[in-house]
Amino acid sequence: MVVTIKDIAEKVGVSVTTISRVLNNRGYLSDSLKKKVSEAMEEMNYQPNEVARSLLRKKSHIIGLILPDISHPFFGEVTKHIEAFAYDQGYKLMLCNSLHHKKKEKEYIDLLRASRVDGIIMGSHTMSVKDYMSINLPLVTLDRQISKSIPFIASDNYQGGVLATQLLLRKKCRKIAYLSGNLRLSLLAKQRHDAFLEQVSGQDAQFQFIVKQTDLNGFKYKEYEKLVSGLFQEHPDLDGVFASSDMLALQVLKQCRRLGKAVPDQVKVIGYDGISVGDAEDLTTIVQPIKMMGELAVRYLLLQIAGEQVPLETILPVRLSEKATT
Amino acid sequence: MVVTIKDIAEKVGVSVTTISRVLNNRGYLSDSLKKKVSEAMEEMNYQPNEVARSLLRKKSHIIGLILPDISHPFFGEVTKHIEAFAYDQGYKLMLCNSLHHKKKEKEYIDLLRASRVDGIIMGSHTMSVKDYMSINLPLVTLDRQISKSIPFIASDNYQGGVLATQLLLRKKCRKIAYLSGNLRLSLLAKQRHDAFLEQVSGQDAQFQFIVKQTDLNGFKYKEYEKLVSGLFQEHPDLDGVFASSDMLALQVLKQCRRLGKAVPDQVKVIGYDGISVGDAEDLTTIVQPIKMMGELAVRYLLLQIAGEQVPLETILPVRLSEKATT
DNA sequence: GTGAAAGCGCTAACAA
DNA sequence: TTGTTAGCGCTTTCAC
Repeated sequence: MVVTIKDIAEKVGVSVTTISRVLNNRGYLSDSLKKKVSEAMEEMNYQPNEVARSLLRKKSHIIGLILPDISHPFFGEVTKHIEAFAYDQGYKLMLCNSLHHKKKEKEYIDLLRASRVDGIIMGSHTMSVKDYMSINLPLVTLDRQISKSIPFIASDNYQGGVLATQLLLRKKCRKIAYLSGNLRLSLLAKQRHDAFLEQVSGQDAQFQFIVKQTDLNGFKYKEYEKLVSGLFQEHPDLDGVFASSDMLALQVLKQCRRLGKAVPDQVKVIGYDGISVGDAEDLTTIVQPIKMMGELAVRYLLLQIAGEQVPLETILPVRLSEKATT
Repeated sequence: MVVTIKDIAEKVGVSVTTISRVLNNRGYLSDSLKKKVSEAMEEMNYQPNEVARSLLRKKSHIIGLILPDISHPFFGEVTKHIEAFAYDQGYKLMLCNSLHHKKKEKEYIDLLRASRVDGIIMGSHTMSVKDYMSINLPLVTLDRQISKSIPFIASDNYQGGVLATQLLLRKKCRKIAYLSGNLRLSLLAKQRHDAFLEQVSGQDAQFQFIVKQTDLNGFKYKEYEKLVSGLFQEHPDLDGVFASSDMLALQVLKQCRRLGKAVPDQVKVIGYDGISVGDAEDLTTIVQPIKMMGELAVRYLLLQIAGEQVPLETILPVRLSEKATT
């Protein structure tokens, strides 16, 4: 069986209370006792049972992280920072992929509540606002806005849209496509779209633009591929593409290679996110401050757990990173 | 306060035992009672406290996953499958990034033991074999072999090395580089290297090959970049590159673009892993059965948790996926 | 300085 | 069918 505090107590010849005191370093303890207890713990390979502690303290030091899909590089990178920061603060991470399924997301929320996690970072959003309001647990949403009353962390999507579009215009693109996932899914991505529309609206009569979106929820790269190849079939004269994610932009580059279109000479491509795989292609993109987003999500969650107030809306700056594709 | 079984019991007017029975569907219970209890739970938004249950049952239904870095696409993808399969089996996932740090890995193992996870999937390996042996918890290693006595799941790295090298040879490459991360870090990646050496050893005197490896442990893409640019500087006449990961291969493609080397005409490039971002570049690669690796890791871990025997060595087949870079 | 006892929320004998 | 009781491993009064 696993070693408990009781075993240690017996071995050392004191009560469990004393052991607990040593464990938590509370009250007056003689150094010799401390040492004896530590040695016994070492010797018996004792690990305090966090489950019992959690039960008593009503605090698990676990935070739940609900994402659409950890295999998507953006979420992989943000998760890396969330994990690192949470770890520094003494918190563990329970990882949940909703895969964009409402049912799974709902079940995971129940699971997390049942597991008495201390709070949840939501990077997925498939349920109704009412459902989230009733979670009744410290909550932060990441790269999503669920409701004005739930703190959210995001980057400046509108500004990102402006920067990207302006770059293409500056580069004299005359027929630009805006590509995105499902706009209904994300209020924030919609801002990039809005920014795009606003920027292109002032152009002359010869200027053209196209907006294309996938209607599915997943990150199906095969679908991306279809979307992009369809785009070039319909509009072989495109000379600029603003893709609302780097992964989408990579598909655009791929199609360009296949069709023999020179990038950036014939077609200029800009992505969005600033993930490392984009960098591996010298992709021009709008860089989100991924690390800061992850850290702030954790920070604001822990503040809430501690009973503090946090800002309801946090918009972080983005920047243009111009590489080889424009 | 949070609702407990006792609150429900009082509300319905029965004992806590009865509520527990309804919860676990044990013993004989009248339908009317079941309904009354369910309604009360619904109404009070009750969630059974898994922490208390875990304490009693000595089973948390949590598995720990220790990885070097979740933001690396290979681990992101395998984690996605691990999560999905674990979820289907009623298990939650605690995510731990070691970042290749021995200290952090060690601390995480202690944390996981303290949290009473039911088992650990190890995708990281920085400690000594002895340390792992003393974990004393069901364990599976993924894409790593720590010891002959700890079950491990991997793909056929030797065969992958053979397939990749043979392809380059078949394509008449006359000067091939093998690029890899730190070989000392992974016995398995070393097999790809060995396979490479064996395949090229039978070539005629004019044939040349180079082996280059990064000596750091992290997945630093900047380092990859340096490695690759150095490679081409020293060996401008290279006509084939076998990169031991797709992420490395992407860096090779990038350098080729920068240097104006045509792929595959002047240089043929093959990667390793079969991650989606490679697919987004039409990269020729050796595809590891990532989904199956993740599933088997979970399956074998759960079998161990259930007290069953599992194979100590599981080698899954790889396949060549030839795309545009060869 | 140290220990006995109660209790966190739940389940599992054992009774009734 | 249902309830009483004990106890999972730990911490925390309250005594001594």
